[in-house]
Amino acid sequence: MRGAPRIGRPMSASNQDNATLLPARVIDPQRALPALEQEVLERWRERDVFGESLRARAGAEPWTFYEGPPTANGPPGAHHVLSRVFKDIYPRYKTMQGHLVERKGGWDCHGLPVEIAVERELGITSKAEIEDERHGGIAGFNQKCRESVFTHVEEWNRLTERIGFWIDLDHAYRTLDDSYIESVWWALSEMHQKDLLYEGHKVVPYCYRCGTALSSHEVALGYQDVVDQSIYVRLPLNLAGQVELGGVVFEEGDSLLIWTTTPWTLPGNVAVAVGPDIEYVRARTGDEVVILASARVSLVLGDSAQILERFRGRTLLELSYRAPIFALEDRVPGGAPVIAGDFVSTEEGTGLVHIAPAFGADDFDAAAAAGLFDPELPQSLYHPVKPDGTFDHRVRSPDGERSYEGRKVKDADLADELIADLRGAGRLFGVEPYEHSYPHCWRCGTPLIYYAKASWYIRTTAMREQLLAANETVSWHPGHVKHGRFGEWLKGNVDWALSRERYWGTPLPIWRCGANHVHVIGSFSELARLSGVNLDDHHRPFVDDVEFPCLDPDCSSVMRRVPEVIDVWFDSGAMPFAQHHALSKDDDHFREHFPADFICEALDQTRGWFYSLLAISTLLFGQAPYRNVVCLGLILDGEGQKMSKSRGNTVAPWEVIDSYGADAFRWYLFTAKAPWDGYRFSTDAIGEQVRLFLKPLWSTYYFYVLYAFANEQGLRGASGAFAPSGAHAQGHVPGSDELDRWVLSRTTATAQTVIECLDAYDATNAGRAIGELLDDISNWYVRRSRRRFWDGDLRAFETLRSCLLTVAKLLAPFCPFISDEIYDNLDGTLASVHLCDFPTAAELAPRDPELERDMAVARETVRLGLAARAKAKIKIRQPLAEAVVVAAGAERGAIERLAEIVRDELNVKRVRFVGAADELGHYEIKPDYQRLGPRFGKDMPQVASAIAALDPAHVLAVLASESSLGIAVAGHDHTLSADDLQFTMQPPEGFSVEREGTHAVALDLSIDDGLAREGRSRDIVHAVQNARRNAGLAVEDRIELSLEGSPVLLDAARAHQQYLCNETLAVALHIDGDSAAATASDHHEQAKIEGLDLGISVRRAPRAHATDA
RNA sequence: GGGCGAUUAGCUCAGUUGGUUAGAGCGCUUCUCUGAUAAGGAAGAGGUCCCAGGUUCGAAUCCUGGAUCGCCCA
Repeated sequence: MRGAPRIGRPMSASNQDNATLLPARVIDPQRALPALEQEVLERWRERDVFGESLRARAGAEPWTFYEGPPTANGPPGAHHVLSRVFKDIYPRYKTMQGHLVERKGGWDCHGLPVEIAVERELGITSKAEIEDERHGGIAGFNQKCRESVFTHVEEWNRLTERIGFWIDLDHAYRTLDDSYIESVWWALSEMHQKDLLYEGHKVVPYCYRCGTALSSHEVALGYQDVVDQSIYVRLPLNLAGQVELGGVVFEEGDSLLIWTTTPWTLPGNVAVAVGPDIEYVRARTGDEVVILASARVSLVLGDSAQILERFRGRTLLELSYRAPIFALEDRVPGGAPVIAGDFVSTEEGTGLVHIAPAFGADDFDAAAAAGLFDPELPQSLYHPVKPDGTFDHRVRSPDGERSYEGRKVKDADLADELIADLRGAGRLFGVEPYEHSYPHCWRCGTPLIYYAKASWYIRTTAMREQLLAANETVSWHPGHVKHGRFGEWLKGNVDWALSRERYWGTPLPIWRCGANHVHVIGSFSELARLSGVNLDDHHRPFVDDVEFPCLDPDCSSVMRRVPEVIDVWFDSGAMPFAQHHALSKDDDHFREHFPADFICEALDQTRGWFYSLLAISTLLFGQAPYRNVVCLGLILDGEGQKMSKSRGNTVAPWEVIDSYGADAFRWYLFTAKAPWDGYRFSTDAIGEQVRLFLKPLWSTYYFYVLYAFANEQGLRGASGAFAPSGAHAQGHVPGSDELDRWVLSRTTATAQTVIECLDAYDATNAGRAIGELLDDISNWYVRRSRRRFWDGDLRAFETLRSCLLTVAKLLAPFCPFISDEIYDNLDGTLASVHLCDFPTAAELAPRDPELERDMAVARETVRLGLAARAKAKIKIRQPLAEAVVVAAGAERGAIERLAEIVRDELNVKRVRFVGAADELGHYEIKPDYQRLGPRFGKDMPQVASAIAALDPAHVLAVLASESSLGIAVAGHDHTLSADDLQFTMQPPEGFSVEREGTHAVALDLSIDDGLAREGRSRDIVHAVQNARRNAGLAVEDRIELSLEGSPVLLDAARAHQQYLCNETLAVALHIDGDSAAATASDHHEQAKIEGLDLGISVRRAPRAHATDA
């Protein structure tokens, strides 16, 4: 592993000076974050921060990211923001950790969605119209596609920049570029050389009017309820006399009974399928014998049928029936077989399924499995329907007299005619209407047919084991994808149907001659050499015209390109090498960036990009193309509904960004939940993140900046230090040393957690850890330390600045804008936080786990104390004499160590400890199930009751002296230690006590005159502070203060005059009577304290007073 | 029809190798604190941990079946 170089200028000596404690600029506490982000963006552009972040890591160990290319023919939505911010966070993190993370953008340009958009734009709906030269033909159409595919690229680029997704869009790969196409051709020729390409058939949903196959998604768009005629057809057994099979006698004249809703498929019939384990019967009905599943007898034949024999379906597998059903010019009458089909059910029909492999996927697979044709030999499949949906010349009526050539298979008339023919031939057993949901073309409404089409395949099944092995090397997030969805998919792998009979795509580089010799072109130069033609654009239609003589020396035919283009998934799956225009696996660029360390897409890509990448790389290079994959879930609306335009529940990303900003959007996506289970998303949810995280972060940062400038001279280290409340109290605030070490330790701990989580691709918990740290800094460290900032305690400034800067760096990959603002203002040594090294635990302040634990206990104690106050309804401003804390062992040590913090936070004069329970309540003892459960197992209930029977006081006494305790359970003696038991405080009646777990806090509620006066003085300070704020004074302004009103309050003010002046920055205090100043005041207001009146007048004092206050 | 995932407070989500009192935030009510914070703190209310079986001394957690939702495939 090569070492990561440090970036940019080394830290200057002055950086360690107090001078740099001063931020570069004052900030607005109410700053609008979206506007701030615009400024940061401007700064990134000016300083070329993204470019700099790459240059600074030149020569460092690369960490490779692959961009799964989106299509820019539609506007970006919220789900694109999701994937783009997750694509951003890990590269940023790895860059800061010292890696070179080049991020090449990409655009997926080809495909049917683009064609459909253009068709819509042109107002056309069929292939004939696309090819019509009067409209510009394929060349014109593809030109339109080329333009359409970048319709929204401007908005994509704008959004990409605005959300802080750092990716190189200037050098993005585009799947439509000739260089890209050439690499794809290379890949296909490599596969051909490995004998992994072949032409076969695939049964697809097909619209013969449009001449196109439909994807499953398109099929789902067009279901309609229709009534078709379903028919029962008898197929006489092909035998003379009788035959006995497995003890069952079949006789000449017996018929298999089949059922179908698509009479037009009968000319394609080649077999009948049965379920081998399903029970069938020979049954007499009327004067004939038919064979069908026993479960269907009463429904199909009625109750009068007489069952002659029962047997399993496998018995039938040795029979054949008379075929073909319709006369077929190229077929001589004979027998067709009964075969096995695991899809056969007895839910409907007869339990015997007519098999037409050209017209059904199940039929196709079952017939191929039975060896009735060779799926790799197209001509072996019996397929009497032409691409325009008409029968070919072979199909005739059963008597052979009339031809059905040219008849559309889904015409209603045709069905009637076919049925009439079957009746005439004595084969029709019955007809009944059948209502069902049937797919129609979503574009033109024509009923779809399932139709075998010739298609080129990649023989991925030949590499199944390698694919599975490659998957083993991948780390999936979430982990269940690996052996779940993706692993299952790989196990059930079928050959990849590669070709599409479309226009806007990478042309299939397969040339074939009339004698069926095949050549796959691997480069443009090869094509030029063979054909003498140099193309500028290798798309259709130009490439379609390129011909060359067959390469087979014994063949004199001309080779022409097969007409298809390739599946766009192959395009994107080829990106590891095609993005670099690699034409060899030795290409340097490719080798340096293969495999990817990280890719990230939505979960629906398991069958899409995740698969196409893996398949292509495994077939070509024998290894997985990625090491870590993050799968993202879907974005749902607030009601849990999928977002879609038709529902009208989409949230436009700009709406969110304009009102809350990109950092807020990002933070929400990173921390709201594990990203792979989907989001219930609303703009309100993002606003909440601003209030809960970004706003407090900004406030904490503002606090620092505010006080830094309020102590400007002190922080500059200049003489004549500004000391508002008297002497510098630096380091004199009790407990401050521990508080500093605590917050630094927490910061280091958080850095460790963040690193651990990000290394595991768990941004969620990494982000949440930062959120908790911020809460600790803001609501404990700063709250406890306000006085020190006011006093200009440099160590407090150093501590807080250090924490904020570490937070900024930890946060940089998450919220790149606000983190850069904080860094730039508080440090700014480098041009951006994104050029910094990511914090490491080693370079941060050392952890003090014991202190972290102790502080947690102290805070818990404070929480209990505050609850006790609340219960007694005594406000915090009222000092109390004593807090009595019950705690033992480590907890007591913790609270004693931090007693000053506890005392101050609870506003009591003393903290007293008691170890025994008798003063505050009593203990209950319970077993520690987690420890004792495994030890005692079945006896656990007896142990529990034995422990419950013990006297807690006695147990405590014994444990205090002997450290272990004996009990008898089921006649055996056992020894328990203190750790095996849990002691729970039970509070007594009549005390103001709060308890939790093993400790409790009680407050002495008696308030004497002194405490009461002190409480009032704090109320007065509070009232004066409000007056200051109402008067619009700055925090550091000195005032002249006049008080008048209730003697009780004025008495308290006199008693705590110095305190009052210090707290309110009063350089002069006038109490009642001598209030000449009141008339000259800037501001006057009336306050009420304990129901008593207090008049407050404040006046800004001349600055000169400040220094000699 | 198959595969995978989800289901915990009104809402959004945590919940470690099973451990007996299932948590947080938001929202609501009441109180409180505040020389940064539209912030913070405390209390109250709010739960058949989707349902039913099973394993276990003990199940939100493990197993089986089912329901609902979602994705992928057929």
